[in-house]
Amino acid sequence: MTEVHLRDALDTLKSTGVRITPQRHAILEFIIQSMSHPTADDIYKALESKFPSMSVATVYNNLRVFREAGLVKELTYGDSSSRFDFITNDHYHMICNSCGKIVDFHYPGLDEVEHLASHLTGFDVSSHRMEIYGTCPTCKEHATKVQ
Amino acid sequence: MTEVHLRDALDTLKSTGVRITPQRHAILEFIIQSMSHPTADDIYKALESKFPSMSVATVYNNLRVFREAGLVKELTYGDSSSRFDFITNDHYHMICNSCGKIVDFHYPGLDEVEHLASHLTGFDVSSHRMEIYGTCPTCKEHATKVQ
DNA sequence: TATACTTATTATAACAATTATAAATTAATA
DNA sequence: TATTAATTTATAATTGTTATAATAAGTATA
Repeated sequence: MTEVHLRDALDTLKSTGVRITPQRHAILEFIIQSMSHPTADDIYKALESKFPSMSVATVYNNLRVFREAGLVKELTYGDSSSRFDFITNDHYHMICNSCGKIVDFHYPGLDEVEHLASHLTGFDVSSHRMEIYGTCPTCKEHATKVQ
Repeated sequence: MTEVHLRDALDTLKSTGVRITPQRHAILEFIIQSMSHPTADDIYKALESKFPSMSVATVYNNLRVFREAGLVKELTYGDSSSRFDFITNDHYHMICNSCGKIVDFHYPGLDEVEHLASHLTGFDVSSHRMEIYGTCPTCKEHATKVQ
């Protein structure tokens, strides 16, 4: 699964004339296999041992490259730093109010909502995003135990 | 409409023991009547003439107070600074990719999606948010004219 | 292969939004 | 009025991100 995604992503990059450097390969690979919606700093720290001299700027630069190539989505929530998500198929995010964990929630896209919104506001709609907030099972259990 | 909201909001604050200072009153009033989802800086600049010595920190402090009192929602998008929205009834936001304008889109809450998400992930769901992206009528027209 | 040329990376400085701190002010209470 | 607590102000610090300039690496061409 991961390998297929990685190969596809690299193909996409190659076809748009973007050079595949070792750093880019590693960053992309990490995002795809991490499943944890990492921040730029997460990525930087994770690859520190492999690329001791890599700059934070390189991470940011390449996240932008990936975003512009349509490979990666930037998620901005209330907290300080953005998280990055490899784009596969339709899914939304569940966010735990207590520990901040982000979990994928697969659900068919809300096409009819897009249509209605377009109709009511006159926008040309291109996309939408949704986040669902709550308490994850782990935190729930913890809270019950403590009380 | 605005006056009712403001009065309700002040009541809520009073009942939670929060002092209603002139600055707080003005910030709240501005958010409610602005309809423009202002940033902290927008608010700061708008009230500059009325409170020449008010600090930016005061704006941020009170936005947090309002948020904690459940009066105001913080909206974070890709761009640099957060926008603040007075909480009334269920609505989502349409965002123009071209000019950044935010327009309300009233729609009944997606309760069934919340339920399904809860069922699939084991979360206790408390809320959700959704944004719909596209091009607003004005920018659409502009684009057609230019081309 | 040598040369120029483009692209990417690095190191570092700059920036901008937000938060923390401490002093001054205001309001509430005894 | 004196005391205490809450709020505002001014300013410094922090942090995520972007910009800049120099260096390095890769690509194409003579």
